[in-house]
Amino acid sequence: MPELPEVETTRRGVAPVLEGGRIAAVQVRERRLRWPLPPGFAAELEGSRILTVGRRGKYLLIGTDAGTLLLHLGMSGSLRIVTAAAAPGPHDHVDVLLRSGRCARFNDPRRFGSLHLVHGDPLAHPLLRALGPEPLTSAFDAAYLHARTRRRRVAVKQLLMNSAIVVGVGNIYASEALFHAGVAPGRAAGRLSHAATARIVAAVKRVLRAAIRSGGTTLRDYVNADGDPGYFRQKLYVYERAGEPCRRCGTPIRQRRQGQRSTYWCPTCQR
DNA sequence: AGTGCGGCCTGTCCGC
DNA sequence: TGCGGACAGGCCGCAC
Repeated sequence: MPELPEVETTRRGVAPVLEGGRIAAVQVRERRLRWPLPPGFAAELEGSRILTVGRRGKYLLIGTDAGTLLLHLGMSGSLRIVTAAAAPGPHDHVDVLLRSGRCARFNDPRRFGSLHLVHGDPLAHPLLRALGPEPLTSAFDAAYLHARTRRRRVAVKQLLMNSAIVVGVGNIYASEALFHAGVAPGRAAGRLSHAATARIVAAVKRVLRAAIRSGGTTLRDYVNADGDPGYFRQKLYVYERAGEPCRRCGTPIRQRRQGQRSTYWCPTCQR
């Protein structure tokens, strides 16, 4: 996905348009998302007022007086603000049309994204209930990460991508954060020193904040609410740089498969 | 309980 | 030019 910086960038872009708006209609062109949209999904939302646009991990939480719309962008999704009259293109699966004439348009080529309408406390929903802390809060600190890594044999990079440990960190930012922390991605989580976990926590926060400032990373599909790409790709140190010189020491960046995902690291800067 | 893997989709790229 | 296979930002659900 869209990892946390891309979702947060989207949230910031759509919130000023959606908050306070009244939903005139919801148009569903493709129900077969990660979880099929149930019949009546659109009708339940029509006529309701949007109150808030929040985020939990990589989920957008669009709070309305008819319930909370949970939106996940999956691997390839985006949520754009367009005018209601704008002609839909390929993979424009769902439109939320406002009485103002604006429209929030969900596009997702791979359809790994999802939408749920949740009644009651959205944080109690099964998809959100077991999520770990937000990385940009004080709940994610060295003591926490060190405690959660004990007796874990899994590689630290896979642990960082586990949303029960910390939310919002995907394949790009896990690799980038470990570079900045100076920790090799294959290190067993349970053997990390307290100092190493402290460096990892600081690096995760730093990388995510910097990526948000750049509007996220666009590899191919991701665009923000205005349809613009993110610019953090230029600031990546290791991701998708296999064979290219490390920007710090010049050693060629290495790549390998780890848990069926590509991992990138500098064998000199990361131990 | 922790770990590893299959599967969900479309699109692109690479080698033959 | 066509075709098969690998791969791509995620993550649930299952077997062990």
